[in-house]
Amino acid sequence: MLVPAHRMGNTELPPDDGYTWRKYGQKDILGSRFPRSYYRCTHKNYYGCDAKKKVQRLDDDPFMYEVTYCGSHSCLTSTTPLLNFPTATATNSPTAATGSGLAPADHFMAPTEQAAVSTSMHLGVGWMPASFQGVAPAGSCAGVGSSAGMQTSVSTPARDTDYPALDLADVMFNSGGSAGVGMDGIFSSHHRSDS
DNA sequence: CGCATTTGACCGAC
DNA sequence: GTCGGTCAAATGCG
Repeated sequence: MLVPAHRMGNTELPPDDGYTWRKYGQKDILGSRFPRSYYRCTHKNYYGCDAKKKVQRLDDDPFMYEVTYCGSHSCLTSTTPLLNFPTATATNSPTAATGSGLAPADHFMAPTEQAAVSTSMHLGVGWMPASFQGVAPAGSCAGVGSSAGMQTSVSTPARDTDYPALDLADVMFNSGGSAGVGMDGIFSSHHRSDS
């Protein structure tokens, strides 16, 4: 999935998804001008949490980060509400990340997340991962697909200010004005599956 | 003092 | 042989 960077202050930092990630590696990727960062759950619940994520800044849009989530999570820092849209697993490219035919981890972590979703919506936030689904590279997880497939977890950076989905549009403007291209293909179908 | 981040090296897969 | 991914040790910061 793709996530816009904060255009305010630090566009260098990838947004927080409500979890704490510990960077365990960084690599320069062929085809990208920016290095890719590998994060893993900070608490990892005694190695129980296989949640991992790769953050790669798009060479086309330095204001956009490509975040690939892998595995499940068990460590919610509860700093920021969580938005889970398992639809990605069964909506767009189910075979891409899952490949073998893993069960879509939808009810896998329902209760806690649902509450979080309510909170997120209550806060008036929430991005539409549906727009990002199409751009998720998938098939990048090493050997994690055994417990959980790929999940597109979207959180809201509702911490600095109160910019909901508007932030996205705002970033679009920024990126569009700066780069002028890149998200073109990303947001080719820039229509909220909700509205 | 503890934890997180950083950088390099190592390993595996293609 | 190359690329991607992960681990491990060291350093810096909190």
